[in-house]
Amino acid sequence: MRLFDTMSREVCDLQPRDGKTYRFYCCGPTVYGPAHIGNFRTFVLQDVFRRSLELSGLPAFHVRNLTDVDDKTIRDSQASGRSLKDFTDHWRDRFHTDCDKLNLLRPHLEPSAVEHIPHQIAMIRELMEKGHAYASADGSVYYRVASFEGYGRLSRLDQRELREGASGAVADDEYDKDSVSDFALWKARRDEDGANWWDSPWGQGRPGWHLECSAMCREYLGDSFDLHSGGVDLVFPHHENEIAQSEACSGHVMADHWFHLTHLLVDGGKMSKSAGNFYTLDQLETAGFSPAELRYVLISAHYRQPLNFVAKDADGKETFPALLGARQALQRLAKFEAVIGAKAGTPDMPTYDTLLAAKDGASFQSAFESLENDLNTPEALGRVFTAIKSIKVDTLSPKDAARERLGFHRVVAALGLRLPVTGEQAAEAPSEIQALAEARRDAKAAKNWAESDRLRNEISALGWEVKDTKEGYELCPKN
RNA sequence: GGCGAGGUCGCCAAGUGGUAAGGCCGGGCUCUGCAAAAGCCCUAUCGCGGGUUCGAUUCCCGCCCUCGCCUCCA
Repeated sequence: MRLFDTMSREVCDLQPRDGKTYRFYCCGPTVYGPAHIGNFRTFVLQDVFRRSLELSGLPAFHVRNLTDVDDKTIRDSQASGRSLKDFTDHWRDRFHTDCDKLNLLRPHLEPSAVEHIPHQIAMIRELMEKGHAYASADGSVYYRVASFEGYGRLSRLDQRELREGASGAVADDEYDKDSVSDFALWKARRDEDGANWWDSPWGQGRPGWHLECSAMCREYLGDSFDLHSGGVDLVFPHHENEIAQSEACSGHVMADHWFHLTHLLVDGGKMSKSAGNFYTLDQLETAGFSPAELRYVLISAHYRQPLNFVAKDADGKETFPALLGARQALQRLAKFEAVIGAKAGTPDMPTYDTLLAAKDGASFQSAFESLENDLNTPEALGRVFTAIKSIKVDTLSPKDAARERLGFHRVVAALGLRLPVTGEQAAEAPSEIQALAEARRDAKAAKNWAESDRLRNEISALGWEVKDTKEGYELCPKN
């Protein structure tokens, strides 16, 4: 498996430090509201990454944190009149529900920031002892950026001039720092924090955001691990600060590889509530789309490429052409499965564990290799369709069909696509609809075309579509 | 202003120093009572201007445009 590394700016081979298991950390969500589809682009691609690793034969150990104590969770929990725990538990559960729908494998560990405050305090103490941090008069503690020689390597800070306040967000909660670059490790208690404060050697307060990841990485992955991942926006300052904290403490390289995901664009621009282009999984489901369709759209572009999620058509109407296209593409995949499955004569879908043991990609080997080569999901999809087109199922022996089918499922599993059910597998139509369909078949057999067309219209009016097939007919709910 | 990413068919999106995968949409054909389904087929010279080269969309230079980040946003 090869992947682009933000630190070296090169595509590198991935080698586990311990020679056995690839151990990596992903910055998880801040649980103060529903995650949006941009967040899920990141999590879905990280999931494809993990699946590709595992299916290529390298076991993974995946840690992804939950940020459940920070300015926003504290502010919004107070506003809703709930305790921080009640509030973040609720949004954590919602996140899990969305992840399950999107077919994301659960991380092996999902540590919560608020449950690791002692670890964070210990780390602050160590940073102070080593001269990398200082307490201010009000009881906050800051990291002295000037004390860490390597600061800025990841984001190439040495080559840039930071324009103060260029992001438009002037921090209102920074107290007295020695330098504008210094960042908070511990924030002194404020009145508006309510009950959300913890004791520390520097007084009551709460931990800074950057520190939680450093502390949890250290706890669960040690001083050095294989890979660290997050959205591009985290390169600076979040990951830069994590490196400064962790490496100043341990004296070792924090992560061998940095994996960053480019942002999703919606209708050509950044998603924002004010622009009305802010979408959650829930909203898309309400609009009639499946999580699998969203997932397909999210993997349809390379992870280092901006992906434009088209929601509105040329007239500005919210028709989600991208999701509609994904629906068709998934249908084609599902139909291939139905045909090859029938030929192979094994009705059961291969399980993920079965696929982990499968090494033979058959006609789909090159598609899988696209994933191993810097996680090229769009190329993989292209090759899957090319392979499907080239395979003449009719000419295959059941044994060869089974082999091709396994190769197909191996790639589909790496992409994490849940195929829609087709034909006979679809939900049974109500008996009255079936009766109408039977009647239509009889009318057709009698060449009573007027009656058969009338029955088709009647079925259609009831929300079902009848399609003739070689064997007879098929009923599908109309979308 | 700095740093980074990007401009490829109507839309989405790969890729390559030798004349451009795939998906959606559209069109044609076969099949079909009609339709659907299925199958087959068709549609781009790669932002603009230079340069290097036998040859560039692919390398170099300049320009235009888009997007992201620039201290707590995936």
